[in-house]
Amino acid sequence: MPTIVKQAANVLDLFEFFASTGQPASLAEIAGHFGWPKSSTFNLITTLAERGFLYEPRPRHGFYPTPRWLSLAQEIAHAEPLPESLQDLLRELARLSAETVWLAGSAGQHAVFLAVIESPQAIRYTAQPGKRVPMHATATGQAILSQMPEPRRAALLRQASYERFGPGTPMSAGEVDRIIEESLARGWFMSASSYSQDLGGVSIPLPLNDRMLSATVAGPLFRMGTRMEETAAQMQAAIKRHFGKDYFDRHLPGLRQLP
Amino acid sequence: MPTIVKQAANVLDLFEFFASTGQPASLAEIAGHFGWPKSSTFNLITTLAERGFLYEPRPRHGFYPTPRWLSLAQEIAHAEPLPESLQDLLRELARLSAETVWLAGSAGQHAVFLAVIESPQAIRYTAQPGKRVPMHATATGQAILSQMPEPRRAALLRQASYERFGPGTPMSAGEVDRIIEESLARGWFMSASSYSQDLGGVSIPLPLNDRMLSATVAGPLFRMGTRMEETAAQMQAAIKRHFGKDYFDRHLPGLRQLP
DNA sequence: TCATTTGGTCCATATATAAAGACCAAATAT
DNA sequence: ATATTTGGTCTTTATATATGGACCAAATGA
Repeated sequence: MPTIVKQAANVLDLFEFFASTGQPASLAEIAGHFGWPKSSTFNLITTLAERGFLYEPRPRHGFYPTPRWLSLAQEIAHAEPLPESLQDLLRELARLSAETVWLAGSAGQHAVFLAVIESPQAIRYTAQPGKRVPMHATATGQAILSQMPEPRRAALLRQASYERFGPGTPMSAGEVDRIIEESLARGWFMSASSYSQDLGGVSIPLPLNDRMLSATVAGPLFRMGTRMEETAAQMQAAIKRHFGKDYFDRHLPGLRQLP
Repeated sequence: MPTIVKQAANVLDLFEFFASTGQPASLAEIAGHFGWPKSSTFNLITTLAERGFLYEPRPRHGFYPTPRWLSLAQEIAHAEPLPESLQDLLRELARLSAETVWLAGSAGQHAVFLAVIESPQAIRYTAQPGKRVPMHATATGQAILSQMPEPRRAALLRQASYERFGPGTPMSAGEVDRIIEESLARGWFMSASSYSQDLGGVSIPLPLNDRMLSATVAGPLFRMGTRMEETAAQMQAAIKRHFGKDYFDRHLPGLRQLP
C-alpha cells in the first residue's frame, strides 16, 4: 500500500474545493470544511499564498486561487496536447450516441480519463478528466491492455489486485487475457457491470503513434443494453472517418472490423 | 516567519516543473532535478497519480499531469473571473505602450499579479500571473493601498517589514503615506527602482465594485524614464474609455485627472 | 466606550513522515 | 545466455512537522 503524502493531497483537496465552490473562503471556513486544525490550515494557506497561488480578491474576505493555476495548466496542456483530431472524434461520438463518452490513457494499474463529454440526458454516467478505473476490470482499461506488447501486459496483470467489484469482474490474469481475446474477435470491448453497477458501455482501442488510448461510450444499462453492437459499429466508422479507412488494418490488425 | 509546508510547496514545484519542461518525466528524472530522495519522490508521485493528477502518457516513459489540472483551473477561473472588460483594457494598454502591463490585486502584505501581457520587445520586464511584490514598496501595491479605508491601510503598514530594496524604498509607514498622497495629487504612481532595479513604471488604482486592483505599465528605465507622464495620461484616457468618462469622479475622487 | 466575537498568528512538543537503503523487475549491453 | 544498468517499490527509524492551545488584533454589537 503506497504511502500517501498528506500535505500534497491536501493541496489537491483545496484545489478541488475551490473549483467546486467557486468562491473565496476564509481560513476558518476552510479549516471548518475539512476539519483541519486552524494552525495547520494557516500554514498551508500561507505556503500557497507565498508562492503566488492564492490571494485575497478583497482584503479580509477570504482567499481564492490566482490565475496562475490556469496559466500553468494551459502551458502543460499545450505542450503535450490531445490532438485536435481526437477532440473532434470525441465530439462526434458524443453527438452520435447522446451518451457520456471519454478518452482514456494508462497510469500503472489504472486507466485515467483524459477527456470527457457528458451525456445531455438527466440519467447519465458522470465523470471528469482525471477519473481512474482499474485497468484489468473495465472495458476502457482492457481496450488499452489489448494494445500492449505481451510481456508488458503480463507484467501488469501479474501485479494487479483481483478485487471483486461486481458479477463480471475477472479474478485472474488468465480471465483478463480471455476477455481481451474475445473482445478483439468481437470487434469491441464491453463493460457490463464488471466494475460499475448498472453501467453499459462499449470501448474501442485507440493506438496513436506510441500512445495507447481507448475511446468509450457508456450509459445506463437500460439504454445501452440493446444498442451495444450498433454503437460499436458507429464508433469504428467514426474512427475510420477521422483517421483513415485503413486505420485498424495498420494499427490494430487483431481487431475484428464491423461492417 | 510563517512555516512553509514542504510537501505542499513540492506539489507546486512539480506543477511548475512540468509547465516549464512540457515533457513527461520519470521518477528518477524528477528526483534528480530537485535533489529529492527517490523514495520521497515516489511517495509524492504516487499520491498525485492516485488522485488522478498524474498519468503515464506512454507506459514506463514517465509521468505527466492529466488534463484534470486544466479542467479544475478553468472552473476556478470561470467562477470568479476578471471581467472581460479588464482584459480588454489590459490589451489596449499593451498595444499603446508596447511595454509589459499587468493587473494586480492584494494578498496580505503583497500585491499579486492577476493578469500580465509581456512587452514584445527583447529587453522587457518579465512576469507571470501569481508574481508577488511587496505592497508598500511598489507602485503597483501603493496604487492598491491608496484605495483602502484608512484604518485598514494603517494596520497593513504597521505590520509591514521595511526592508531596503533600492534607493527609493520607503522605510516607514509615514513615508508610504506621503508617497501615496503625492501620487494621488500627481495622478499616477511611479515605480522607479524603489523595488526592482532599473525599472520604470506607472500604476493607476483601479477600484472595481469592492475589489481593489491596480493597472501598471512598466519597462526598463531607459525607455520609460521620459515617457511616464505621457503614459499615465494614456492610461487614464483608456480607463475612461472603458469604464466611462466619470469613472474616476465616482470611484476615485482623490486622484488628480490628467488632461 | 467597553465587551464579545471572529479571524488570524505563533510556539513548544508529541507524532506522523521523509528518507536511507535494501530490494526487485525489466530493459539493455556484453 | 549472462551481466549490468535503470527504474520502481517497500520497510524501518531518526527527524521534521502538524497540531493544541495560547495569544493578538480587528470588527462588530451592546
